[in-house]
Amino acid sequence: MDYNFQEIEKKWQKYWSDNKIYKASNQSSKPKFYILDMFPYPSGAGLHVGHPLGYIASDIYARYMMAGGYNVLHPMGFDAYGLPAEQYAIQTGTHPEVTTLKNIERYREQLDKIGFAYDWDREVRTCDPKYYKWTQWTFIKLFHHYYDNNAGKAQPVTRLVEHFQNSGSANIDVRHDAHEPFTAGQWKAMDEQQQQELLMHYRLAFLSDTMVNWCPELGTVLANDEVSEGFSVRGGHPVERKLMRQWSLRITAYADRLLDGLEKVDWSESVKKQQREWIGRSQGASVLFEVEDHPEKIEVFTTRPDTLYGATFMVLAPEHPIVLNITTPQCRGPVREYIETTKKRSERDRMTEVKKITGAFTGSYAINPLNGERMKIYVADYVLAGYGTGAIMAVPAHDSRDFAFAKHFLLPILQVVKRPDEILTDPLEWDDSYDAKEGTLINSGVITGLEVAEAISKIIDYLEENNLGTRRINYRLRDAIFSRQRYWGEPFPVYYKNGIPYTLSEDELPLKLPPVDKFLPTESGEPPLARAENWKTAQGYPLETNTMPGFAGSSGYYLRYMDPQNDEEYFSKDANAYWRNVDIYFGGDEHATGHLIYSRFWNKFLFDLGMTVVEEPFQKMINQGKIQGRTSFVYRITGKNTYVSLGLKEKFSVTPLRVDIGLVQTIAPETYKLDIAGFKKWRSENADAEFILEDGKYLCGSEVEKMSKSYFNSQNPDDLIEKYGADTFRLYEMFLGPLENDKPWDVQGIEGVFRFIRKLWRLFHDEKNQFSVSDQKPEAAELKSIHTAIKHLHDDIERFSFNTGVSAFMICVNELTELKCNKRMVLEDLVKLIAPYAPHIAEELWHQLGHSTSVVHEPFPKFDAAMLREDTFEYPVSINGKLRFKLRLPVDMSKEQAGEIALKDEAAQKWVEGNQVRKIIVVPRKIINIVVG
RNA sequence: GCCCGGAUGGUGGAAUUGGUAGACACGUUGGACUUAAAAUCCAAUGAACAUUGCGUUCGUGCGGGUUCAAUUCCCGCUCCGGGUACCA
Repeated sequence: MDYNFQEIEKKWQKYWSDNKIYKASNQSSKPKFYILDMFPYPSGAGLHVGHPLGYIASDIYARYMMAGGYNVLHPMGFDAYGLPAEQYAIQTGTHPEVTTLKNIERYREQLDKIGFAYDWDREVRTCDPKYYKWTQWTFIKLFHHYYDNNAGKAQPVTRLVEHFQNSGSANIDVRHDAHEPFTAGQWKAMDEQQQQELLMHYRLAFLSDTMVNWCPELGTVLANDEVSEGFSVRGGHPVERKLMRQWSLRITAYADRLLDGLEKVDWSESVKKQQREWIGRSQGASVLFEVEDHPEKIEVFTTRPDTLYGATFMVLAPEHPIVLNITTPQCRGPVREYIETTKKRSERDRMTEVKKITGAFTGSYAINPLNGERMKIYVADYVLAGYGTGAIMAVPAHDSRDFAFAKHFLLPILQVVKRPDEILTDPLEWDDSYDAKEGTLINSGVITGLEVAEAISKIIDYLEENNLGTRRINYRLRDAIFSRQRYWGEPFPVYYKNGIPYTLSEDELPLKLPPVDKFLPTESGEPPLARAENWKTAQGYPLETNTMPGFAGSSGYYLRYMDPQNDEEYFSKDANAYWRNVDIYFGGDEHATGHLIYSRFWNKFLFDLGMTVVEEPFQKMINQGKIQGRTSFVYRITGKNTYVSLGLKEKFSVTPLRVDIGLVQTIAPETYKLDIAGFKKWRSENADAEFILEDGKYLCGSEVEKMSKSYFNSQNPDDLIEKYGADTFRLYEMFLGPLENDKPWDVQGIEGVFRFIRKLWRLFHDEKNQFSVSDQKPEAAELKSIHTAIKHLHDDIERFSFNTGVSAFMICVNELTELKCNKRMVLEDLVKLIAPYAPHIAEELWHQLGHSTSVVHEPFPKFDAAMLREDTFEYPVSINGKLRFKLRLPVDMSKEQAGEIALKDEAAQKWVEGNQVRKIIVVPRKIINIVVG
């Protein structure tokens, strides 16, 4: 074999590793550049071809920046806590650590084979006590801080205690859960437990009874972003709502800063938008309504206080605490029944039955504070307990849901906003409500005649002046539930004394995950850690048995890379001052509402502590697309062990079954043939299967789905690297198409890239595979070719267009081959150019060229525009915008002259004849267009 | 429902600022080399019409528009993918 990639790649991988070529130093005179990949969860299936897509892109960029003279930090690690290893442990008894370490080892091997420029000395693993010590440490800090709205940052709880001692709960603007106000005297009179309970309403990491997403199948609570449409994102198990005492992080305190920070980062609009919507800030007013014959008042949140005069009834969420208090005896039966049925309805049912209008009248009336009108109070589950106050004022004329509800229950509808040219009609006759925020107020007392925007601000002033309500901002974002009833996660550095949680002291960290006999909850339903022997402090106080969620460890890993071996600190001030934040983060946009929000919160908190110097952790982000798998299907005739080929399946009643794509061969585009012998061997029950063929073949159906081991459609890179080498594999992944696009994986085409790389090799070698370059001065054509490539590659990398980069190489190598170019001056530039994409072959050729140092540190070739200068340009000449012929003209020719020559051309005359020439447009170096008619 | 992407040959895709649509590959077909195969190389390859050649017409999801010129800008639609979902 001429180009022996196996030998070459092994050789240079060893060289890089032995010589620590990719080591990043925390001291350097060079400018820093921090480039980060989202670290993987090492699953049992190993790396599949989707993982390296972003890694290869970031690796190319990292190498390009190294060549550009930057001190590049390009680390990798493992997000090692996760459900799959624990589920496996439950099934087999294998400790999740054993599984995880094995998987990490396999991932590492696979990553190494691709030739990444990682500084492995900085590797972090979230399950390593040296690492999770700092996850626990941050939790302790969160516990001992509260959020001061005035200072706009987190402050130590000790400050808060001081304030309580001096002034009680008054005169302080801090983020907290609702509680009864108290005076300094009352505070001092409280016992330890009462004080601690109050402080819990302020801490940034706090314990509370909250409605959580409980997943019985996984035996744990999940965060909102871990649930999708009523099912767990991992595993797809049903999730229910449950009231539980859980740790949460008060991320809502940072809602505004999380929103504002988005203005400062260079991320895709779609991810920013997803985060904005997830945070869901809305401005409006909170309004207090009296209840007839009851002492209670009901607070509602509305973004449309201008429509207050049009509020004709009120709706409470079934979970609203006041519901049963105000329900009259006559209505108690139906209301109770309604609450019961809504409780039984699963999240799933609620979602699918959105259009169904249900509710029950409580028998009580609220009083509209502006006009004194009586408003029926209903209970209905279209009002959510978790948003706003769990109660709404219903304005059926201007809210479509209220409108539908009013129609259904025959409630009054009163119009209060009029469109500009609207002729007023009876709202009871309307088909839809008028929801838009445009128009003039009518029937609205003090705000009648005003435009909506004006009316909103005026009515809030009015409400505030009369103590009827206040201006208010509301968020959709919930505090992040931080407890998991699982084994495989970070233990909380928390113990309980008389039921009150206290944190361990910092010198007791890390609190290591204890051994347990089984990875299951206890018989009494406590989390697995309750099984651990001696799970208590030295003083005998019981330790917390919950563990932290998956996002705990990943929220600050990028900081630890800056100073990964530090045993004294999370990371040193110096290290952080040097690396600051991540300059470019490569990863999937599916983390928009999870990891990417949590990390930003985590970083902002550490910023408040003065530990990080930049508030936003990830300056720029590139979201690579997902690589989807092509799943193959076979069709089994129902009830028989007979499989029918794709084209004939309509004639039978069949069940489609996924089949391993390793058993399927692409014989033509979109045509897939089953390897019947292999299929019979694949699973024992297939051994005596029968087949109904078409044209002597069994054809499979196919569908594009996410790549997953359970769909039998995942492709791992190992086989391809074995067959073609890592450089070809890297180039091919990039050649597939634009990085950000989702795309189905297809190996058709890798041959072309492999051919290219061998062609590159042959530029440097003769027919006998002898290295052969000439020191002669290159020809103009050769220089033009290489400089075209230099310019292209530079521009392509700058705009993260790696697929066009690969074709630029192909064009250049094709041209140089054509020119039979083996000039050192040209080829050296070519090697440096391709080194980020195909580092192994580049390093080999570089050394063959006689160099003894790595090509990695060679500067990227400089583009010289003079090399591309041409004296003439072949103008496309069009007549009336249609290309008719081409004409080579000197580039410095005047427009007039060029136009004239083009017009006189024989080919032009054919079209011009008998017509009048109206106009000649000449765009230098672009086009000539002759307009006739 | 709402929001965001996208739609270009048989396939993946290119066209960076409105200026030669289909670069670069794959696949297919034909040919060279070879005992043969692999590998390699050469040629053709958007469609239709015309083929004796020069060619001609159409063509970037659909329908309009702006312009000397539109894959690119504007208006209206269709389909596909993704996100989100009673958020008051």
